[in-house]
Amino acid sequence: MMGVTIKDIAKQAGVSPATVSRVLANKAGFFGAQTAQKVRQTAKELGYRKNTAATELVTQRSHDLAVIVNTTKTNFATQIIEGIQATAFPADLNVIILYAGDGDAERQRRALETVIERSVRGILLLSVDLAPENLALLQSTEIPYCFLSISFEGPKMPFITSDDWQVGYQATKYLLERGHRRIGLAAVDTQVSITGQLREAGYRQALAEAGITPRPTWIHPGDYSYPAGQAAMQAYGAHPDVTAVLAGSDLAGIGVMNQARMLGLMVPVDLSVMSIDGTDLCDIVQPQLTSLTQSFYDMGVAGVNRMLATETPQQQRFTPIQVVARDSVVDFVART
Amino acid sequence: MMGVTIKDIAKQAGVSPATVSRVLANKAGFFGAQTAQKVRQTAKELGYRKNTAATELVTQRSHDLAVIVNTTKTNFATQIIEGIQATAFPADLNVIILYAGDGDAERQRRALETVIERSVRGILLLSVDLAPENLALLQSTEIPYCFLSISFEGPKMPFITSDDWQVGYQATKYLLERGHRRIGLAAVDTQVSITGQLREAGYRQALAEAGITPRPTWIHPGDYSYPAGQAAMQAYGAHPDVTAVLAGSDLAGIGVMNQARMLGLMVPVDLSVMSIDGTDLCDIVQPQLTSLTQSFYDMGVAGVNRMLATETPQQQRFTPIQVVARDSVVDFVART
DNA sequence: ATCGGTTTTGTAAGCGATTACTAAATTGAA
DNA sequence: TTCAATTTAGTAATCGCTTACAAAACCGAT
Repeated sequence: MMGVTIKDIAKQAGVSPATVSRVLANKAGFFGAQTAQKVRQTAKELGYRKNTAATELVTQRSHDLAVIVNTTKTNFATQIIEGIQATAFPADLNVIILYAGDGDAERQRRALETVIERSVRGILLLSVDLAPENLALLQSTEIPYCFLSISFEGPKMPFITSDDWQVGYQATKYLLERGHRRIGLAAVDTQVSITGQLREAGYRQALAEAGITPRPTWIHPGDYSYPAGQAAMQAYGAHPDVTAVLAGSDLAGIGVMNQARMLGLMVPVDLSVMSIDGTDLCDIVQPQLTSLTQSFYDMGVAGVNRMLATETPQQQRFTPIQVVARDSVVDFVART
Repeated sequence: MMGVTIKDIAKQAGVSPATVSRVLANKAGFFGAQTAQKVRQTAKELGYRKNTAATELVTQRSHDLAVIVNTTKTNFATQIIEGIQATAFPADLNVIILYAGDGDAERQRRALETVIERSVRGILLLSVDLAPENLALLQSTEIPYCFLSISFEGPKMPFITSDDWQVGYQATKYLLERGHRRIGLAAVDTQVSITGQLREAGYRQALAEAGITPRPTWIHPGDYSYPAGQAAMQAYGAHPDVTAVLAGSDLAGIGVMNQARMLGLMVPVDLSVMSIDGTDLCDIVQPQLTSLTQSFYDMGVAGVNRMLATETPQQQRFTPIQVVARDSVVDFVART
């Protein structure tokens, strides 16, 4: 049952356990060349496997970086994770990913406790909206953490995300520049999440600067999902009061487009659709979705770098956004 | 820096560390009610956090189930993971997910070593094609493991997946039943992977039973990706020799459809397209993709159950497949 | 030969929990 | 009241590794 320990290697190689430990941990300058050779040799022969639990117990430090993702449904998470992987790997950090059920506080707690009790090196939370008690739990530890792709009011929470006000503002601005004046906002959570509120505020500001006051029917809040996009479009109806719709996510944008088709509307001829996110999905749907693209990969990179940094840099940081024009938005032309 | 230990609690509560351990680990029947009360109380007051490393060191057992995924790109992985989560959670197993770069043996090794050195309870590998040395590494441990959504020749490797021969056979059969006789096979890896070879064999058998011998141009191998689907369709050309195409994955199927559109072909009027997998993607594209749908969620469930089982059940198991008709396949009607 | 300095190695004390073993306290029956 | 059985609690060893400290071993220079 039990495996090979450094003592076994020590005995076999005729050295002390301390020496074995030093060689295997590569504490350069603390052992001779031929000793190292012999130790490594016997370690391999014996099929030695380090016991991480023992190491972490004594060093009080792990080489693991934990990533907690809210749900498997967020498709941009993979891009962030790729950025995380690419940055963590060379830094000799192992990335472990845990899913916390969407709004499930119990699962959040389990995921958090799992990584906290392991004393991971850092915790990155991908658009996780933590329940208050779980936030307290997270903050009660010494473990550095950073939220990704989600923002908070006030200066105390560390996060890296897009400037959501700018997201709403720039996207709306783009649609205005294309001649649209009656612009819808769909499947954005304007009720509870700060993200959604900021996006709506940016949207309203852009409209205001163009001298436009959005009618209540233009805004159909939702949870960024595909059904939310469908529902919003269903509400706009077959003769929408808007000529363009800004959707809260790519999936929501696709929901809007498909529902529009169901209603007999051609995108982009009868209705322009723009989505927020800019994931691969935009390229594979027809027509290809024009998007306000976020820098998800960069978020992952920046998140890991923050965990790596010894002194804490600025608490909050924004990653770039840009409009990527594809085929779902066209210049508005008045119908006769 | 350092945290609260059971000794601190013991001192504070006026009991021995052993008692604290028993209470906190809920070793029922080994402590009095009021003692338990007091211990739990002080543990909470002191903000105690269990040290998993210490526990695992002495118990030689972890509560973690490791899932190793080949790449972030496989979109069906999320379904499997959901099945895993749903089954592991009630069984008091924590699921940790690690990505191993697609074909990158080095990253595979890192991921494997990470979980092996932690003595996780079990390892589930999602369509990971392990390099030989890494397979040896995996097998050199006592840790139970099981491959998901990938198969192997011979009876020695434990896996749970769809019967890939049936996948090819059933899908092709379905297209034959819809009147098609010239059927393409696209973006399936018929070169190196056993999965692809089985699918092709099933495809050929179904055709053979209908008295058809596929022409070489009908089969365009690929890596199941979107570009592979595009490339295959590009090769079929604007006047394809086939009336229906079976694509290796949903993304590949979408690639086929989009490329067909580029070539001026209408799906499904000019060409029927069927994909293998049946993920959410099928429902959000236009036209909705008819698919040979796999039971990914069930694979996850079955995988966890196998890790949970004490006595090893059958090594290899197939999960159900079914044809889900949507809009991308229509009955073949000869053109005039 | 002696000495300070550098490498290299060994000894032993933990890290924080679990648990076998022992012992005290409590209980109930005779 | 006494004794055996049962609960409840304590003592101390242990898991496998790291590392402070001490001690050889080796070096050239005096």
